[in-house]
Amino acid sequence: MALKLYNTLTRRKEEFRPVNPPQVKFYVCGPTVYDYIHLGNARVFIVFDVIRRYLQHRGYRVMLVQNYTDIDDKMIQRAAEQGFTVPELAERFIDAYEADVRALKVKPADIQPRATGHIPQIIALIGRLVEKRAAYPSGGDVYFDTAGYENYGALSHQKREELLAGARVDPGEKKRNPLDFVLWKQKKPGEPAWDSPWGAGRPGWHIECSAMAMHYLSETIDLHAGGADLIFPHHENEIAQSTAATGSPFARYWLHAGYLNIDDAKMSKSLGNVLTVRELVKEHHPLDLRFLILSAHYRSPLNFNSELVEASRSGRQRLQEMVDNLNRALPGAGAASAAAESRLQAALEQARFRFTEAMDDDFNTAGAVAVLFELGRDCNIYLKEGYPYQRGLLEKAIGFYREANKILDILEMENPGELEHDIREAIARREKARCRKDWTEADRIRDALLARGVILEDTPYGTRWKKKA
RNA sequence: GGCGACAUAGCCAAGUGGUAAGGCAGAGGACUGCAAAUCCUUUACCCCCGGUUCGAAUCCGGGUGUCGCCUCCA
Repeated sequence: MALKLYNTLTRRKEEFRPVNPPQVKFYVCGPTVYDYIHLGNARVFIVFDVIRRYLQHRGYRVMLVQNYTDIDDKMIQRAAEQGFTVPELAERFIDAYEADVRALKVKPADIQPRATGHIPQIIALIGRLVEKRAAYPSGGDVYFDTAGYENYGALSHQKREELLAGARVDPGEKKRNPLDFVLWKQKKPGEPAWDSPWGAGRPGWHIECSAMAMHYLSETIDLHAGGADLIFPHHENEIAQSTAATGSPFARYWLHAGYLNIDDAKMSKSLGNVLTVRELVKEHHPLDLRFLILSAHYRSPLNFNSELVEASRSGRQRLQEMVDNLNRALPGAGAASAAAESRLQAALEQARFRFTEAMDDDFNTAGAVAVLFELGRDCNIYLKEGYPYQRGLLEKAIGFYREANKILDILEMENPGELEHDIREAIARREKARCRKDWTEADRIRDALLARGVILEDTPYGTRWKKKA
């Protein structure tokens, strides 16, 4: 079965064919580190984290590069406002980024280069463009000449004239053409700057990604990804400058994550509805946020509000408890019997197939999650009716969830562990009370344990406990 | 104005032309000392109007509505 993915460039689902299988060269546009990341940023990183993991699961050797934009107008402005130097600001928010994203179970990229660490590569790339007359110096700046690049607009599917109609023309611009974009920006007093053949200055926004992608991956990479709002101008410009420099296609597949809205409104400073991950994880379990994000398709717009997280919490809880119960059943399970023929056995095979089928279809995580629930029902039935359990069957079921969770990472797969000694004793005391039908005492103990965060559930095979979520 | 996406139950959300996955919430039932959990049952003129087809949520045309991009933005 083939893996298909939607390519923004062609607007089609295409079969995934990397340049050099099993290698996959993957570049994701990372954060500008001037502030804490918000949930919209988080969606992008979560979604591409899952895509990366799925590619690995499919046997690809993925090399993931994700940059930090640590120099640009916003960085300079914010640093000035807060009385930091630009590098200090970057340091601070790179740390914050790493902590936030770790909470959301996003694995770090293989390489996380910073723009300021790659000024020579950036200057060299600009040099190539100037040499080829694809770019021109103008009054201390260097601009990319969009008029000389034929396919400008290919990614955003806009014609040059159409883009031109909406382009802003500032008086005093040093551009030849309103669509031209800056590759190198002349230093203004007090700004951080590096020496270059065109004078002191700093890189423009788009050029860093091209330079670093080429430096760490290759001139033609397999996957390039980011949020949907990067399609124009950022990715369009990356394509133009990279292709103009190398003559080779820059990326085979362009992947873009959909927007995340808050209460059906776009997240924006002016509406005051920007939700940072930092704040959200104080109120919600990070895995509930991750689960919510993965329960929609990555290209669809996704709405966010607290009711939706609540619904996700309930759903995820159901899966979590089911998996915990599988784990708890394991120690008491009997040896594998030969005749493992059961409904669960068949359901497991179905689930494996359907999970892959969903993920192969442009990373349909919503479909994949549905498979987890469907199998979950069968597992619950088995836990209820399959006693005494067969070890092999339980192991297979746990194995499936473990594998799926290596990709989605929405559940805690570790064994729930043991309770403190005194709590175990309390549970035993309650059992005795229940045997002599002393319901008052039994309920008293149950309430006391609840106050300590332990919930008890009585089943036909004994009392089960879980920690309060 | 140009370009584009989307419209599926109370809510969220899959869906590859062949009588509509899954989740949340609700209702009823089973189990239970009570609870919790779990299981069973239950809820859809797939935005509207045409067309193609034996057959359309799915394809085509036309509406309507929502959102996005065209400007820094994940």
